[in-house]
Amino acid sequence: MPHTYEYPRAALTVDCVVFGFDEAELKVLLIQRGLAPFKGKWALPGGFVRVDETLDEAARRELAEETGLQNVFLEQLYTFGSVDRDPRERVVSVAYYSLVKLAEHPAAGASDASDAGWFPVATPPKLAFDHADILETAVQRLRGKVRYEPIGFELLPAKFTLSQLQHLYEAVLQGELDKRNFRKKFLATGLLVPLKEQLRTGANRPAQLFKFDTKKYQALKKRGFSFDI
Amino acid sequence: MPHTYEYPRAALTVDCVVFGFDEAELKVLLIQRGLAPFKGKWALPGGFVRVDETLDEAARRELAEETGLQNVFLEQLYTFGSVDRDPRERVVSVAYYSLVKLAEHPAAGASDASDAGWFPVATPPKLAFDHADILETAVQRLRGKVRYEPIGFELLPAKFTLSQLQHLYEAVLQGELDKRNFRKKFLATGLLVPLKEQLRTGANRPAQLFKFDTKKYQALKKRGFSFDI
DNA sequence: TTGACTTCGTGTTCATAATACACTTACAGT
DNA sequence: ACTGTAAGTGTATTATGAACACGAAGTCAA
Repeated sequence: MPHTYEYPRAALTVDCVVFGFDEAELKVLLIQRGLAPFKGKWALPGGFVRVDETLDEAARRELAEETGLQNVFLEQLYTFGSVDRDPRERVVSVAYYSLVKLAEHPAAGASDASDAGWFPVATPPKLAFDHADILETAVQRLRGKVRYEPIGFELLPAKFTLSQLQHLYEAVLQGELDKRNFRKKFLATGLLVPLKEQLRTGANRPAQLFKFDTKKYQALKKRGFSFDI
Repeated sequence: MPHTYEYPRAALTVDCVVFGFDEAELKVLLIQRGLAPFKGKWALPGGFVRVDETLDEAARRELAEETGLQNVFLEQLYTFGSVDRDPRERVVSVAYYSLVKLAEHPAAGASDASDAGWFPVATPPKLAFDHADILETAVQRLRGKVRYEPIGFELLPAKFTLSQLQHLYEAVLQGELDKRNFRKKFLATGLLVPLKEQLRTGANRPAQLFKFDTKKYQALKKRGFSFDI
């Protein structure tokens, strides 16, 4: 059933940059395109926005369809509207970025996409369309955001050690951090709850496990809370 | 000449939040709608994106057509995609915000819009569509941005006094700032160039005029420059 | 069981930046 | 020359960020 308009219209899509962290480096979830254009190339998960769904809904739907991910942190990033970013026709894409706990989502492929996989953000494969630009924009946004909002917890398991948290920050911010200062500052926020468990990882002293105090953070945020790592 | 597609498509628009500063408070430029829906209501300048122009180009074009503004600071804000934000049909709008020197643009109305005017950001009139949401989002963005990038200079005349600059920051951040500390910090950045002129404003001591050192700022920004007022 | 190895965990000092705070100066008008 | 108004200026205190080294707890192998 065709649809007709007085003026030509751009197609509208959403694309999602899904970040994960694997204890050592920051990764991004890509899918291999099953259809032309760029068939066989790696790309960000995404697809067309339906007229009866919001942009957020479209992003969540595509994420679920193409990667199986649900109930994840998802936030609008930027809208990309170069005239020639899609070789077929004019396509404007609203990009989102998402943070997921990598351990819980090893790399499930799904229907639309022939395959999916995690790639290092630092050395991604060649990407379809302008997805390299989108990825770069998302990385910059993540770097900015992680400094004043504790979104890093979305990337870690529910129980984590201070070393894991520090390694995450070092991966995102690309630099070494002083262990004592890092722990001091983070513990001072009062957002880390020490658990009665420890994590044994081999021939060394076991590490204290913590969880993130989400409720306390929500309360602090409402009062206008500043955070700076 | 009609255009037909296999699936229904949303219309795509841009809307611009244009900020100005009049020595006392922050203002926003609105136009009175000449056409339904919301005919006669105040709204943000904006309009439909053409298929052969980028989003930035569309924003600049609409700004020029509806307000006469050209060569202004303009940056993408957020994309609004609620299903019912336009009563006619599905319309997705990419919002931009702009900073202009109010003195140079007293309030020129133009073709599409029956009238244009500056309104206090704190007490705007009832706005068409979801433009109140867009305005609110833009104000929050401006507040965030002004703290770590010296974008305030886009709102001031080329020559300004430190008091004017401080009043601008006070208006944006909604709070009083200490005069000595403010001057100390800002002068310490080295981004203010004292001129050989003074500004006489009445029965009091004249104020030193400054200009902003754009080139020095660009250079500092490239090197990764942090700024915090 | 002892020694080697690895990661965890902890305090203090110093330098820098943020804050609080009050009076004099220059001008216009009467 | 007196008054009113906004501009301009310095110091002392406090809080924050940065630098820095070693003992503790565990595993493994000789």
